[in-house]
Amino acid sequence: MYTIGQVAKLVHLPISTIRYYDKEGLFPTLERTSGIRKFSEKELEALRMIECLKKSGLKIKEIKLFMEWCAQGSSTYEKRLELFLHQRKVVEEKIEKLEKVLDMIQFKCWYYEQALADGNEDRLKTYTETPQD
Amino acid sequence: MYTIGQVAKLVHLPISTIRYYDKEGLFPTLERTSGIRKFSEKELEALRMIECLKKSGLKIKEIKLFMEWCAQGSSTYEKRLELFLHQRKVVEEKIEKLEKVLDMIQFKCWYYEQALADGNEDRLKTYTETPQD
DNA sequence: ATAATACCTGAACTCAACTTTAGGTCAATA
DNA sequence: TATTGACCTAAAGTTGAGTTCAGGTATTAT
Repeated sequence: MYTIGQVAKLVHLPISTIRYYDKEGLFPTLERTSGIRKFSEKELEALRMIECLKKSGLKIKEIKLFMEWCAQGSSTYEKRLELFLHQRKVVEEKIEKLEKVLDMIQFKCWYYEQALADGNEDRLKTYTETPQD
Repeated sequence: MYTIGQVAKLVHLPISTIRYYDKEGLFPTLERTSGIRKFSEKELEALRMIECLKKSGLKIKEIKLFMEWCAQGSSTYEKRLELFLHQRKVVEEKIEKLEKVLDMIQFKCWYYEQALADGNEDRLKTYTETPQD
């Protein structure tokens, strides 16, 4: 069992953020003793999932739903599976988009290396100009 | 030359967003005739770069700086190159992180497929439990 | 002539995800 | 005994990126 301060150090998050997550309902089974939160392995695991799901693009409210499904037991396995199947697609698409962004950035790196060497963009502009006539 | 409405359709953005970008200084050389914005190829190109730079993680204010450098000419090639070299790293790291997220999600897909087949997580829990004793 | 469009502005509003503030409890230490 | 430190709350504030609103102009269609 951990206090909020210990958890904050373990997961490298500000205490205020963990309290905020709790207020938003991200730890539906969190226990307290005389007002003080008592975090278990379960909540640490939840915090790891929260980071992952956030990066995958889910909003806090959507993560809350997932955490509630987890608390509801085996009746929600299907929903949870569907969520992950969906997020898999989302993340795959995110990566694809970022790879296109990276291509564009690579090109710009090359472009400005040339521009810097040439002292101008005259030669380069022929690559990017809109086709005429 | 295009009006704001034409540009909105071309780049699939709401007019309000394009006005907002203009207010934030993202088109430093945009021209107007009697108050009405006149967009050229230059601004269309800028809008494409904005999308790319946004996805790479830059804030509007940072993009504004870049657009100003572009307007300043050859004296800023080095700054621009440094920006892209930096963003290249940022995007590469973003992709790496998303790949880890994807791994986690793949595992969860497998996990819930098993849980669904088993009807419980009893067998699975042995994979995720914290080492004891 | 009037009404529908497409443009314009400044200011207020929204949303998500936090963070900060102000005030309070409780246990241990100087 | 008093103050320090770790916890608590509710409520207000912040940031970023827009969106919406209320009101105005100018041109075109009925």
